[in-house]
Amino acid sequence: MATTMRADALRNRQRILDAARDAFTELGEQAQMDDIARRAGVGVGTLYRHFTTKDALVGELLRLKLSEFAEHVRRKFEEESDPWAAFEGGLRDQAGMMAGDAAHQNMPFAATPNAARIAAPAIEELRNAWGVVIARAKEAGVLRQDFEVDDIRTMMCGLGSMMAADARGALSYDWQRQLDLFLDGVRTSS
Amino acid sequence: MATTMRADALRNRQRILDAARDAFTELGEQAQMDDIARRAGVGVGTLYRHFTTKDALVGELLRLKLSEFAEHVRRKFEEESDPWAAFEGGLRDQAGMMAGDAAHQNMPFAATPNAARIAAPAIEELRNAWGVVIARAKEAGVLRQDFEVDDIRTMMCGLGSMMAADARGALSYDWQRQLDLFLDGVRTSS
Amino acid sequence: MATTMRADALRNRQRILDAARDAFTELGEQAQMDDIARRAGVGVGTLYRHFTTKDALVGELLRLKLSEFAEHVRRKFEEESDPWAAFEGGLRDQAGMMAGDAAHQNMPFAATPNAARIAAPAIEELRNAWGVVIARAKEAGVLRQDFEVDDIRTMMCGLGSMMAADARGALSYDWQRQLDLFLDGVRTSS
Amino acid sequence: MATTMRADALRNRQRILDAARDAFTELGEQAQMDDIARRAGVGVGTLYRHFTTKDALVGELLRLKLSEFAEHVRRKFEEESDPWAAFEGGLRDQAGMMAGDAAHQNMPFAATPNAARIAAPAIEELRNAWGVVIARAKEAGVLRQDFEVDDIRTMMCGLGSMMAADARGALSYDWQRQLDLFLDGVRTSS
DNA sequence: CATGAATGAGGATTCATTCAT
DNA sequence: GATGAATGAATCCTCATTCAT
Repeated sequence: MATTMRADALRNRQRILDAARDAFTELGEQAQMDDIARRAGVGVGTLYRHFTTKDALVGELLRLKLSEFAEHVRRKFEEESDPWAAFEGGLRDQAGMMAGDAAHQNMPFAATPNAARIAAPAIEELRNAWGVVIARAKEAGVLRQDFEVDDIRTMMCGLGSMMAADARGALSYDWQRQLDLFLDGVRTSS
Repeated sequence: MATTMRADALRNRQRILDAARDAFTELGEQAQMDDIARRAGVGVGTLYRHFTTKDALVGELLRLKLSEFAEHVRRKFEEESDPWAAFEGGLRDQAGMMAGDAAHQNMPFAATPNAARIAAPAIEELRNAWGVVIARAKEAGVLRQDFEVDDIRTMMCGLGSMMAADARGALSYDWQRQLDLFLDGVRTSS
Repeated sequence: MATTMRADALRNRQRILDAARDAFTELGEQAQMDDIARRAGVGVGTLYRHFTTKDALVGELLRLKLSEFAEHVRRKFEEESDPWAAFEGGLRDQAGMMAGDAAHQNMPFAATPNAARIAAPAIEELRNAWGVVIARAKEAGVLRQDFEVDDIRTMMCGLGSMMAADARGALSYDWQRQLDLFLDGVRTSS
Repeated sequence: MATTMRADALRNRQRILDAARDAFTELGEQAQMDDIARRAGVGVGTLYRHFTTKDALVGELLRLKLSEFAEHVRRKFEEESDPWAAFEGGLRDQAGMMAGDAAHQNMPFAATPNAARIAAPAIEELRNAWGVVIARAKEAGVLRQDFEVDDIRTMMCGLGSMMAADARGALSYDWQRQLDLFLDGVRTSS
């Protein structure tokens, strides 16, 4: 019964998140709260009931996406027994997912301190997931011994901006090739 | 008389550009036109006489910076006879210069089409300068044969976003290390 | 069955009134309907079932408080045989009660016409109660012959505003002293 | 020349202050910035150029009015040699001025801490002006020896609320009579 | 009847740009 | 030409009230 109510609210929440993703993709970080509400088919008030702040909305969007990333990385680790394949595949998959989500590409910029705080747990979750993959790859001797989890985070920051800039159309940036070079730079010939 | 005026105007123009660089560096992209005018010691009206739009000002700033980059690369090519040293050094120098210029860091994705148009000639100039350095490095066999000028442009886009994100303070990004990895990825053991 | 419901409804009504009093006391006039509902442990809908408007709620609060005041005055008249003591004591008691009730302090000028209408009967009740006290004091020759019931109402308006302003904290207002001066101004040396 | 510009800006500033006074008088503290700007015949931006905040505008309004009050009190002191007449007359004049300025009547309520800070110097100025009048009246033995400057401020707070409430029309309050009673309470039969 | 999610008209404030002096 | 005052569309957020469940 309470579940029914919840269902409605949940549907709206989902709609808002979807709309926000779309809006940020199309309009960049200047997407307005009113826009998002309109796209979601709800009033601004509803939007603010679910997310107290624009910050909070952005933060939640990040949190969800990063958590999704972590889940993928963990699965990759389990399903792919080859250490390097898991590492490379995970990275390529994650980049591929980012490529389809402009909202997330701008994360490091759109994210205010507050949004960052909200997304923080998911960032940790993702770091942990990668930590396992990286450890195995190092042990197998296929990854630089000095490689660190944050190298991935940093690379992703760069890839995201390339994707975003590319999408803007003014100039074209080949992020896929950049990723190839990165992989070449960190792989160790066993 | 006209000469006197022009001299005056030129001095103002220079002041404005300097002020704008400072303002963008300190305040990021939210530096306001009023801020810039105040720092330059002129009225906003004067600022708008020189640059019809904020866009135009940003574009000009980029153009100048990129041209400066090109000049550095050309000099490096001449002064540094070691092919790899010229390549690596040029890249590190350029990144270092970017690190101190917030306006430029955001260029590839913050810049509007209009600003990009203004900066376009300098982009070409820079590409050409790098073309020479790259060609020599390839000939010397110290750089991957498939390396292209645009690989630099793309990497710079990424580095810039790392610097900008790092400056925001929410999360820290180690762009220097990222550059190291990149260099390892493209160098060829002669 | 209907009785059970009514009992329930009555209990809710009471809870709401109590909660509203608390909320207005703590938060001043900016207490929100949601605040009140939460404190009362009911949904906003329920709140609106009992009081069609925020106005109406405020009005009812005033009505109750004024009625309470009237009751006190009547009791004072009966219990305190000294004419001046009843007058002075009644006034001081009433002021003391107001001091603890922010909602009531703002009544005379914050209250909308609608709230005033609702509270009107209690205002009359209070006027009547004071009428008796005043008449006896005049007869005893301890109160100015030209004193009128409305002088109390007016003074209370002033005292309320002093209390409210004092609570705001920007400046401090000593309403107790003001009341002393008032009493000195209306007392007659028998 | 610069004076000419100034003249224009000053005229706007004055218009804004006048409009604000009117707006606050008609609509109470909820008068909106847009309203005020429209009444003044300027854009909101202009309004904000002159007063950084609604607070600041209210504060300035208070400061001006209080300063005007102080000037009157000082003049009264000089022109009226009779100690009691200067005291009583000053009080009645000041109340009369308040009666014509609803914006000021609500001062203690509309004034946020910030506005209070802005008006603070004028409050002091007014206190000083009254201090002189009061001292002379006490010396002359026509005013209670324990009378204090703040007694006036407090009384004025009350009077203002009476005027405001009266103007609202819901109930009528006779502030003039209240002032009479106050004067009777503080006068000493020499 | 109760609930609390949804609504949306405001309301204060910002800032690129224009224009009178 | 220079100045900086004026402009006002745009933007985030609030809160009394309504309505689906």
